[in-house]
Amino acid sequence: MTDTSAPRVDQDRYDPQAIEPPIAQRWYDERTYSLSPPPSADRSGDDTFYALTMFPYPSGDLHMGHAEIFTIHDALVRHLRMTGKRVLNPFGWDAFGLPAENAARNRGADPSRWTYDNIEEQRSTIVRLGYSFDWDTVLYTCDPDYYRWTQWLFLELLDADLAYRKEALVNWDPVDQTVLANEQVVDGRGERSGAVVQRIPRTQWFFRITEYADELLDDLDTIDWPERVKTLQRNWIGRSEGAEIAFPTADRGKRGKPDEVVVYTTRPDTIFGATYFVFAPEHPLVAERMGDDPAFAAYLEEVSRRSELERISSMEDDRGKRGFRLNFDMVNPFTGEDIPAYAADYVLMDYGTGAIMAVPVGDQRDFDFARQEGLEIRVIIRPTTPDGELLDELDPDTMTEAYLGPGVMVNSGDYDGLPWEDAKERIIADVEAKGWGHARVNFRLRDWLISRQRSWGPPVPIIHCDTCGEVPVPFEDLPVTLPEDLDFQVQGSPLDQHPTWKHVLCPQCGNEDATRDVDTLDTFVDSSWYFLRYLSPNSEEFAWPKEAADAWLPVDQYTGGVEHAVLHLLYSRFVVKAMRDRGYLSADEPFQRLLNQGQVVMDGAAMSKSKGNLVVPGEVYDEFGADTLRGTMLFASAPEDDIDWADVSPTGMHKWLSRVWRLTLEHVAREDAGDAEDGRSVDELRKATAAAIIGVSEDLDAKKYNTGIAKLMTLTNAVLDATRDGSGGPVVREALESLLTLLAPICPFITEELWHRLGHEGSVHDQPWPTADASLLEEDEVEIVVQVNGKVRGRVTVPSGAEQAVVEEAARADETVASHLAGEPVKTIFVPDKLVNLVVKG
RNA sequence: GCGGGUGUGCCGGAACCGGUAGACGGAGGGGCCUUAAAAGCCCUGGGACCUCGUGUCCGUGUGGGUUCGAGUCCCACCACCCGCACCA
Repeated sequence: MTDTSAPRVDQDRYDPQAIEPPIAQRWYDERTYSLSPPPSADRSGDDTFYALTMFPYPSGDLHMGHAEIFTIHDALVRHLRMTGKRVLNPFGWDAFGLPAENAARNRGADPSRWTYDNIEEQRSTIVRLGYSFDWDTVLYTCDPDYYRWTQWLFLELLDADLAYRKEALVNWDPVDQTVLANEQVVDGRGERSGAVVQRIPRTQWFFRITEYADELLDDLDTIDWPERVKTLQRNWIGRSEGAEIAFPTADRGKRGKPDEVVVYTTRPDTIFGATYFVFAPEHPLVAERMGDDPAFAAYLEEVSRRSELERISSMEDDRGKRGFRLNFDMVNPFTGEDIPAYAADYVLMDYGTGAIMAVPVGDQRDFDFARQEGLEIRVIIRPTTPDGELLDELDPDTMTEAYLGPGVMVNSGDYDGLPWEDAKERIIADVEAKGWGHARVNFRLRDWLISRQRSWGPPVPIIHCDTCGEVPVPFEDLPVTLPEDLDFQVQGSPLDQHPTWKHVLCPQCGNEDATRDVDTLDTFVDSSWYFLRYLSPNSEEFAWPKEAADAWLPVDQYTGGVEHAVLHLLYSRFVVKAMRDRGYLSADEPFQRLLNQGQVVMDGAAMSKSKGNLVVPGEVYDEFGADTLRGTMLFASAPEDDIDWADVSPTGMHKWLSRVWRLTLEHVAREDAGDAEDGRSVDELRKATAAAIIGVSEDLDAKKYNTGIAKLMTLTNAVLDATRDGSGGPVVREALESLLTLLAPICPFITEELWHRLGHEGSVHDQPWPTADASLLEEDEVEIVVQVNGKVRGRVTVPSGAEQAVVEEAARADETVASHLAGEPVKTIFVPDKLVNLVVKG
């Protein structure tokens, strides 16, 4: 390790601007924190640790949120290294995406140039802040060497029948001019642009993530993630259990016999209460039956207009259900009765089967609609308590809402008297026996739409040929690269409008009229597998080596923002499972443990340039240094809690670091002067050092950096007390060295510098994590709390390990205690070395 | 409506298995040093009361409960934050 002598303006003063940059630059230039041997060759097992942060999107310089993620992450990584782990700590950029394209369109920038310029800016900030990433494994998703393998991933999924193309009603974002996945639509708006999305039919590529719906749900129980995120994913996957049941039409259809319409229901037990039937307005049978009935056409028109308006006005109230009485009836297979058929906008074409049996008594929406249309509300359940005790019967005339609670069946033929759960089971069994349908699990999760009408992304590696259809680009021809001369000023997709790019020969038949797929893959495809590429970022033979994937996956600790709870995190889980089933790796999950760091806000509100409350990392390290920035963030709160920058004090952190600086230099000066004697308070300091080592170790293991720092401050105060008492010998040195090694993961620069000032050659970051003898903490005497009837009335000091009788006697000798002891205690609680509680009658 | 989470001094936050509530820091107040300032250092720091003490009472969102003892466990509620929501 080379010397870190920095230019020193003032020898005595803590000047982070002088000491930090040279050290930072050296760590970067010398690749100090690169893993050697590289991860692809390392299968050592036990002492390895894969630490990952969500890689940033390079849309400008880093913001405080990035600084927080990386600071938490870096403290973890540096600490783990000092405890002897071999840590894979890679970095990269999620470098494809719309902002680059927008810069190109609005300012004529070259998206690649724009992206790499931003990356350089971010890289220099990251280096400046002392984050110990492995710069040998760095990757960029917009690099053809990377997206070649993104395209390979697509072809693998295609081969596995997990990628397919279909026409569907998709979300069109009119501002970003592209389709979006369901996950990217929030409250009917594009999550990026905020524009109200339109539902349009379009032929697009999808990943069959629903194939893994069950596993994605069940395996949430096996990973150590915040409950919040797991809940979000559970909600998103939205599993429900029920049955599909076929209802015949009451008349004959086109084919000369009754048509059958399948409904999905989670409450088959309520089928005797199904008094009408509802189709989604767009249901094909409705179109077939209604033909071009002008009234119905008008209704359809109104519905389509209305649903858009509803999305805009956040659909809270005014949810009157627009219905249309169709020109036919359905038959309830269980009662044999004809029931009227409606179209209504509260039934959605793309959930379940697009048609429902309506049970007003047991479903609020059906109830509302029945009241509105004057339809029969038939009571088929008698409410009970959860324990099965009978409650009052329901009265259809006076009910004001549907009954959703437990009960026993009534008016339900053979099923009368059964508790509803039993009835559900029996009815499903009977439905299956009669061939009317079957049990069925349904998911809210839809397949992942991956086509984007954008041009700064990996092209979909498909060639469309009139004779051969959709032809995958042969592996040897990957990557399908983007042309460098795209014109971003054109209307529509620049890739599509490029004069030559899309025209190719069909790889199968040589047809000259074949064209490339002009869409690109969703950026979330790029990021769904980058943690695998880190294992061999430069390999041209494979996306990742299986042996390395088996050695390093799942990622031991993943740190990043909660905003990716259902997007990136769900997609990555899907990709890992799919690749596992293709034999490319063995892990079931990508990320074993997830930490969602809190947000950095200002006065309770998100920071933004427009609000004028923006603080950027650069300002903070320019004024106080990177160590202060890092320390401030970690000391402010637990990693998962938000930090309000208005509430924290970089000044306080800087003051403390200055004190550490001064104490260390003063000690060095004392040693140099040959004046290094320990004084009478060294025992206290020795204890304080041991306590800090033990306490900080525990705190860092538990990622409680805030309390760890508090303990280091306490140790600093103990050093100060000792030196004021005249100490300046080996015990003080030991205390300072312990302080620096314990602080090293949090504030890497000042500790490195002071470590050298104390005369050490190597890096403090290569020091083993300190340990202490816990017996040092044992006291000869302990203070015991004395309670009377549970209230603290005094404290006594006794030899540690004192017997109850001794403690009790000492306690009763205390005046205040005695004054509260009216008579003999009826009971005494004794906790050795801690507390005695005398209970008297009262 | 459903699900998840959070409520502790002026502020950020501590508090192992139920055992001294408020560690550590910030802001504030007082002092030392200094011609002055900065820096540094020291003291103080939940509220109320009085007999001014090694004093009493109150105090961890609210109300109950369990316990010798509850911020911590149980029940009910309130407030706020986040997510989902016409999902059959």
